[in-house]
Amino acid sequence: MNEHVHTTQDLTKNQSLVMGALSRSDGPLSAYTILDQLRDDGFRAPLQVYRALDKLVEFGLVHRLESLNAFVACRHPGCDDHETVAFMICETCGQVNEISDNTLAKQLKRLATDAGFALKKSTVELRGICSACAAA
Amino acid sequence: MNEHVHTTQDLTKNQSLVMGALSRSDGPLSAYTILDQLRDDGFRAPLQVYRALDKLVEFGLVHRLESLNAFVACRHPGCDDHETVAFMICETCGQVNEISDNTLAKQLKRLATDAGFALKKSTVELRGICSACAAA
DNA sequence: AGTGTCACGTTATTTTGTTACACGATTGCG
DNA sequence: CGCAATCGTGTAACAAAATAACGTGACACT
Ligand SMILES: [Zn+2]
Ligand SMILES: [Zn+2]
Ligand SMILES: [Zn+2]
Ligand SMILES: [Zn+2]
Repeated sequence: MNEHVHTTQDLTKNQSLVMGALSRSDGPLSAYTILDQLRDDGFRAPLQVYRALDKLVEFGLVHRLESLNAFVACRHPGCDDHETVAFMICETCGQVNEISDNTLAKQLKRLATDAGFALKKSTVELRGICSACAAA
Repeated sequence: MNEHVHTTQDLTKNQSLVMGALSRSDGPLSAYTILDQLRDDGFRAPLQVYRALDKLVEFGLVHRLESLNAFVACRHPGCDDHETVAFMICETCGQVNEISDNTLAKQLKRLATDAGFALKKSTVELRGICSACAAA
């Protein structure tokens, strides 16, 4: 009856197109890069991208990387704690690694609770050099 | 001999002005808000603000809030680990609380190390409702 | 004088994100 | 059926955030 889990089936045309662009990419994409990629599909204005992105983020299919002003497809869609996820961003190759560490999530929750802070969403973005780039 | 700790004494005129604006404010300020506040002091272009901000961040006197595109004066300048600090941002009143939790810092370092990731800087920004706003 | 460095100033441009308004499809009623 | 409410969409204009490009003056060191 109630269907809260959004799969690629539920998505509207524009949402599917944006989701497709993000899925195809091996790294994060800016809204305007997505727009450029979807010109041939009829996209003409930034708002079309941003509206789709808003929904996709809401559905838990996409994450926004605040420190990059960019977006990535979620690595493990369908899981619950999509508001408490961490990212490792390589400053050399641009690769993004999404990690879902339960200990970290709990720690952040505790930190917030201790301060009487009602936590809604946590942004954790680690910048550095990935193992592959360090080896090279 | 070696003096790496930057106080308000070392700052150039522009840096002092920007630092002053941030210190006066009780919340985060965007670069353009700072620019507007400093028009009477001779500021005319965004770049003047951004250059000062870059230095102030470098000196550890100011933090950038990635999820807000804004800047805050550091709460405890002079301390070491300015690359590993967390912020609680109230979505109601806009107040920002800077917290320096050692356990969290260690945890993030460990998380990175485990992935062979050379951590340079960590961004932790918690969004929610502060205790004051929750009470009201 | 010659060189390098650093802060500064100005203009223009790029990148990122939003506001405002209108249209069409769908759903849920009365 | 008729009608309102909702939602996704399309377009244009705009605002906000950040950078590029170029040049000036001050200072230190040689
Ligand atoms: Zn995810
Ligand atoms: Zn890498
Ligand atoms: Zn600080
Ligand atoms: Zn508050």
